[in-house]
Amino acid sequence: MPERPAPRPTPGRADGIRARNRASIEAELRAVGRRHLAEVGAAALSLRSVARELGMVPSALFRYVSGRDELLTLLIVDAYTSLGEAAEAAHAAVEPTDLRARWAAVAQSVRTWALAHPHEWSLIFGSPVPRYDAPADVTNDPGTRVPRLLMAIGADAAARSLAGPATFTPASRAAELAGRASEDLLRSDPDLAASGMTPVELANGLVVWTMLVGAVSAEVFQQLGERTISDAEAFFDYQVATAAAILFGPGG
Amino acid sequence: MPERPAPRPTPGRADGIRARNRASIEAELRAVGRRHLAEVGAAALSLRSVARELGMVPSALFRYVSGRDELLTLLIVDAYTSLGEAAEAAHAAVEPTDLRARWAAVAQSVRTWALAHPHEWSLIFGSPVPRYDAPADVTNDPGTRVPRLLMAIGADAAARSLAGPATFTPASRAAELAGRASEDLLRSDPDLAASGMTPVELANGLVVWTMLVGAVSAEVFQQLGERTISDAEAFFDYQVATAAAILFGPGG
DNA sequence: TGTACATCAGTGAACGCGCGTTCACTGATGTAC
DNA sequence: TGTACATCAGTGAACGCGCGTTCACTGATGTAC
Repeated sequence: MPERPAPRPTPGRADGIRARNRASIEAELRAVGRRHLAEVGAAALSLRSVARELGMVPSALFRYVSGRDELLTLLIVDAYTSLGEAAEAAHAAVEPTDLRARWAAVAQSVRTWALAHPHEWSLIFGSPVPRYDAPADVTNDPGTRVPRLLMAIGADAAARSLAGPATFTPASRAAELAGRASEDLLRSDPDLAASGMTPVELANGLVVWTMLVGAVSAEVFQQLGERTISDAEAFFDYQVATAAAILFGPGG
Repeated sequence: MPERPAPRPTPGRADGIRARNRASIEAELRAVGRRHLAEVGAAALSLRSVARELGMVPSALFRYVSGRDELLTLLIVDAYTSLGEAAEAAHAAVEPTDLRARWAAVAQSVRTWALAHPHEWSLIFGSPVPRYDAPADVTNDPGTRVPRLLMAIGADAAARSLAGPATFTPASRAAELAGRASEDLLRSDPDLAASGMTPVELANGLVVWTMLVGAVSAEVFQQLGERTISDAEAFFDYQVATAAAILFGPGG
């Protein structure tokens, strides 16, 4: 039997010319992939064009990546990570006791990141890429950094009794819906269960997260039409403040 | 100079075998396009595969459509129209004086339609299709049917003084942000200007529309992960009630 | 320090694929007289 | 009613394209002794 060449060797040492080259080419591969993604979008991203820009023959990429899908996965993880880092940095730069400021910082940083990286935003929050399934095990962790930030804010609010109630009445109905919605989440995430958040507070957190993604997507994808919103930033601020009222109550 | 065959003739009479055939094939073309869209998604929709299913040679489609882009436009308009009709029907089936019920009916019908037609939803509210620009003049009118419905509800609420105030304080800040955001909208849409809605009421309507699209997209695109929400319907109801509180105030 | 061998990066040619679009054509349908 | 001509629907072959992936290969880098 002929020996098939192992396409993706485990790099032996971490030093040496090869290891250094490999690391730098892997970095370049991600960078070029990211740039192409930004130019043509995920559906049109091709191994061949990336290889061209790297000055390589297409087949050479198979040394670094098992195929097109793995490149996409790489870029998705990078995008989530980059977004998560931006949000975490913004969040950390704000006085921890000021819950509203923490929420606003996260929201603003998400919008800013998305406007700066529209194709990466649409890769992770747009319609699914045709013929591609993101492997959940790789994607879940970096993909939940921002929502976990929101949940941390919510848990702090709950601990300090600053979380708002459901915004609608009767409270019994709100509690029942929130309970049904958040059952799984409480069961599967022990940290959340230990945080002392009520189902309503949890549901409010999820609502706000959905609002944030929806608001940013509406702007990035231009769903409202070109001439509907005169001042996109003001409208976003309005949405952020509305969401803050859901989380913490109306007080300014 | 050789006579180029005119690819897309103006049909002379509305009767006759030809006209009937043309109409029925045009209908079949849309139907097959819709089905393929639902199966493979917009980016992978191809003239050739549609032609195959129609039992025609690919070039024959150019009698009916000037190219792939026009087929996409056709399907986009169809999707908006179908969604708009569903929402309008649900809206019309509800007691007109019950503003909350009208809002809930519209929201529910949008969600139901989207879950039944995920690829059409993602065609009109997902990330833009690569290498395709929807012609705004054709798309705008059917694309605003649902938001216009919401605005009509908002206008009725304003007329009957049932619209809620901004959900956050101070009111001056809310008014200022809302004013900056809705300037263009009021200027460009005389009906809205005549409706007597305040900028805050208008902004609340836009917020709710964005929330609705965001909530439905989150569910259709599975952005929250598989195991986060135990009862998607309950969570949607929770969001609908939260949005109703934004539009009309908390009262149940 | 030198030599023989193993590992690895990248090449170049080729595979089969589906795509949108063009063009000259045939035969059926419609129309003018 | 019949005939000559114009219009139109659909065919079939071909164009050039870019894609992902495979495979046997060359030459450089690393390793064991």
